[in-house]
Amino acid sequence: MKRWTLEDIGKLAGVSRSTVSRVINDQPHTSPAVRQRVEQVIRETGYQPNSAARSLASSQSRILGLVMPSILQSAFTDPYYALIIQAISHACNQHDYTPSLFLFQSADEEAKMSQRLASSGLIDGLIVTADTIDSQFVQMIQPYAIPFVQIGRPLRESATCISYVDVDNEAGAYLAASHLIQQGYQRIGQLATLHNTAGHDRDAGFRRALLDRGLPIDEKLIALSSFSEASGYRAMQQLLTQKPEAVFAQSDAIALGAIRAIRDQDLRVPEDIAVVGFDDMPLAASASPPLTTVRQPIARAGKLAVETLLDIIQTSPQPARHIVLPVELVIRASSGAVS
Amino acid sequence: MKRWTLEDIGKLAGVSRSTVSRVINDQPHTSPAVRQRVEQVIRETGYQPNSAARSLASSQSRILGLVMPSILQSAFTDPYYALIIQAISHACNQHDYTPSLFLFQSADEEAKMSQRLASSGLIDGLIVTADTIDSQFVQMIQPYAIPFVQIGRPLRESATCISYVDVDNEAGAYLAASHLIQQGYQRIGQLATLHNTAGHDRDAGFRRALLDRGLPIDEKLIALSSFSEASGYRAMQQLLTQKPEAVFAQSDAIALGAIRAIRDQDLRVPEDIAVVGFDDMPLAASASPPLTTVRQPIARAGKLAVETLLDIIQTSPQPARHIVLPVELVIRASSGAVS
DNA sequence: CTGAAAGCGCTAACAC
DNA sequence: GTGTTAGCGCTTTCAG
Repeated sequence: MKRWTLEDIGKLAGVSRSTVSRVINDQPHTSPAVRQRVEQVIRETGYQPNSAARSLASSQSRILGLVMPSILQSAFTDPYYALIIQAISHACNQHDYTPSLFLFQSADEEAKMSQRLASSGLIDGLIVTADTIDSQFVQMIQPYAIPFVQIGRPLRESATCISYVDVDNEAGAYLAASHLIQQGYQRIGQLATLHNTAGHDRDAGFRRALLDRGLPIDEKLIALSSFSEASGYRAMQQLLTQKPEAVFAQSDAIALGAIRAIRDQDLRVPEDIAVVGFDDMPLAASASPPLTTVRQPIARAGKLAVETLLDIIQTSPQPARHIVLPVELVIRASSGAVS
Repeated sequence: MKRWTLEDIGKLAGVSRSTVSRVINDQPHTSPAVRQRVEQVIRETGYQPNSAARSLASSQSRILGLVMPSILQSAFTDPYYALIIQAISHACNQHDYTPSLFLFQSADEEAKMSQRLASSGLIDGLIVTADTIDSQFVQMIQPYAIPFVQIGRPLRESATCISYVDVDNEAGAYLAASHLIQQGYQRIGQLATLHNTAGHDRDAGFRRALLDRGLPIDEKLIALSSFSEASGYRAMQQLLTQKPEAVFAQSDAIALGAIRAIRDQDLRVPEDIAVVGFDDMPLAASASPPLTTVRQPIARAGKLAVETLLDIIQTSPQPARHIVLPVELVIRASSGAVS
């Protein structure tokens, strides 16, 4: 398979290199006849434009970077990441962009790469996940002019000037807690993660729900966890000593861990303790018992992140785009509302 | 932040563009004094070579493609993918390569992209996961000269001429089944997936273990599943009608589903039914009960895939490299061997 | 509507 | 050991 060039194709079609370029880039100013002839030759030869040459000449790589700063091994195995990656990949495919992956295992790696990422021209824009609250990554790339969007709300300090796509974590947690309150539960615990802004927002929603219904907030009923099943299990074990009647877990993985902890104590869900999760992962519907949870539109968030980024790249970075997607409560058996 | 070029840096350091290039590419033939001066300027300016120009001139992009053909949403959320992606990303980072992601949701997308991937020069090499047995992807890219390695054994027809990194699935399954037999179990079931060669090899190992110990192979004790928890649950429900004493599940996700199915029938693991999994995912150790499983070195496989690919790129594609990594049985409570 | 020509920023062969 | 020079394959004015 020969590596064809524009020049080759032009020669075969009896036109100049520029004309072929115009055809490929769907520019106007080419007669239909010529266009057809060129397209024919392209099809026959299987010609593919060289992307390095294209990038160099146009200073556009059509590559998007997907950055996950200082990621923890445990967190990354959460299906959330698989789903967001899949959605981003799919959106990139549709728009003829290539997604590249930048997972950093340490702050060092993060620092070393951020400069490269931002100024080698390899990448047209970045999608950054707000994995942990203390990542410096966004601050490091801001001085560079590279377009980026964050998935998840940035810290308040910078939230106004950063474009982001988020889901309404606060409202979701409010919904979840309110649902439990409506079932008549009074001692409602929370398995909380304060590692990122999503955790903070869910915590805020949880508290607001209790306050709105006049329930006291008992800090002893809030146990800290990471975003993993194992950590949910441990946190629930701890919470069990406080005898909660119901629990809001800040993620489905945590909820699954909690259910396991509850059952390992020979208690039943929801009869002895009701559980609500957050995410509506594929696992949630088929769990035992099926999990009541807050569905967040992960696929939509990924797609919108890509499209927002492309919009920023193609138009202008100003003003910062802020998108907050609605969530919805999915009621299943684990919260005691379904027999 | 100005976009510096080699020429700029040369001017600032009082040398020519070529000298700067030599310094950057760590070539010999530069005096230490000059080298230092140049490095100094590079540091001060924060100069980053333009990657498009580099690729064009050197015809090397330093980008590796990570291809997952026709992936199923359900399969991709298996932590296996997160771990292999993480390992590949890490190895790429270490070798100064960038990993790009190509997930295909359909055979169409696969076909459309394969040509681009193979002949646009975007990518120096490909790592292909053997997700399903019927993917045509490898056959489509073989005519092109692009270097690639597969993770997981290819089909027999093509196994000799394709480079791959695999784990010893057959031996692992043999180990797992033998372990159950040694515990004295006779009616040993299997939750099998025949979607890829890993499934086939595990099935073969399972059967060989039974045959070696003179146990009959009862096809009714083999239930088909996909690589997901939910599907393991369903397959186990079915298998329960056959009253097995022990079960070998072809993955940890399947095993977890199986355990859930067993417990939902008010049976206990391992007292009523022993379970062994495959993978040793992070979840396995902290499951209830902790899961006996076959540990496969996913991180090593990912790292080796990258390094093998780089070796092929830098030296020659011939001969095809075949790497099969050993696995190990990790005995925990679920198989009844630990009290 | 089409072609000629000038780069994009770098590498690498070749001279000095 | 260092500089000069000729491309890499494309996009993009600018003429015609």
